[in-house]
Amino acid sequence: MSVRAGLLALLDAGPSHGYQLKSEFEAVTGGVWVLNVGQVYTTLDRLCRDGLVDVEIHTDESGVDQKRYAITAAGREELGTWWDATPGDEPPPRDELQLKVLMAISRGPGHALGVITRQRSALTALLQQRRRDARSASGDLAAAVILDALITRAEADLRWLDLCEARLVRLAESSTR
Amino acid sequence: MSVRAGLLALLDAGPSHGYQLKSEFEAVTGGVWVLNVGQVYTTLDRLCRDGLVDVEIHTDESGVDQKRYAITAAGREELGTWWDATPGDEPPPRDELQLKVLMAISRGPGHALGVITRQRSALTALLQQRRRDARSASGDLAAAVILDALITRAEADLRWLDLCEARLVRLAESSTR
DNA sequence: CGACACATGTAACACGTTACATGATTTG
DNA sequence: CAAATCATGTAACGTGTTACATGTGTCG
Repeated sequence: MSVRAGLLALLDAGPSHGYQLKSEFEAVTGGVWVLNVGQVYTTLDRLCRDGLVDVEIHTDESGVDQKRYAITAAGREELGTWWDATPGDEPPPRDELQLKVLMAISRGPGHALGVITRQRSALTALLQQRRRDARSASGDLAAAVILDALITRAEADLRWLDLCEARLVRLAESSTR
Repeated sequence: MSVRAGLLALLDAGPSHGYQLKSEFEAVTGGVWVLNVGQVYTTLDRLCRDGLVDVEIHTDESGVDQKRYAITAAGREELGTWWDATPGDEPPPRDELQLKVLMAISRGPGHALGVITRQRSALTALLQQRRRDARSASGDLAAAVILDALITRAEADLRWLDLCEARLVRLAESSTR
């Protein structure tokens, strides 16, 4: 629902056309979430189909046809429920790293420790890269904010990997003794 | 790809059938990620189609037909690349909370502060709930591990919301002065 | 002129998800 | 016996994603 909701949110600031929406989406997300233009059009079609958005052909001065998409009342209502929605109502989204570690644990502690070690070193590298990115992106608010998010998450995931390892080690010790 | 990879990982421990796989998936993920049985069968079909899994009709003692799915060599190879895959190769998955805050910021700091406040209070409640869940799930390793993950993430998200707020406040101050 | 950004779209496919239908077996 | 659990599956739909086709305008 992310693309859908994102486009709806952008359209709430005023009518726009497909290509523009793609650029705005990428600008707002600090260039981190790239969008294939095609997807903007397919998603806009679906929003029209659902009555959340209206299309209007807007012939500009030079006689070129451009489609302008505008949010409808129904669209504004759905957007409102999106703003207000909070996690906790639904099961947390499945996460690749979490799933991988859980599956590894079910395969046996040995396998799990290997996976944890590898993921940790990759995550550490990624974290450093993102800290560098953050330093060079301090001018752009959107980029700074999303990089904050990615960094905070990566730090949390690293802490979690440590916790998992500790749990596994403790388990191994208690079963050996 | 989560369900697909998860089933493949479970099948790597030995052949099994659909219903069993559903139960195992839920057990391994501490009951946090519920799976509709139907999806197991559709996903297994697709794994067969792609040659990663073989089906074999296994007639048990009482004459009841059961299908047993087994991972193939190709399946083991794909699973291997899954274990080794790390983030950083791909753009981070789009996250609902992150997107919401970014979109809110693009709508204006006022709107963003409201969204942040509301999400923070919901997240705080969710975090407390999960800490309670964690205390009562200490016996089940899988549940304990996934709850660790959800708790660590929630804490990180809360910190991030604070960071966002601080950035917005700083921005407002510097523009007023 | 050629490359590049702007601009619109379609067809095809992937995965996730649910609702529904069907039947056997087990258990209170 | 009735309800729950075990067990298998299909049809339909939703979103995300890409590859491709097409055309205009602009700038070096």
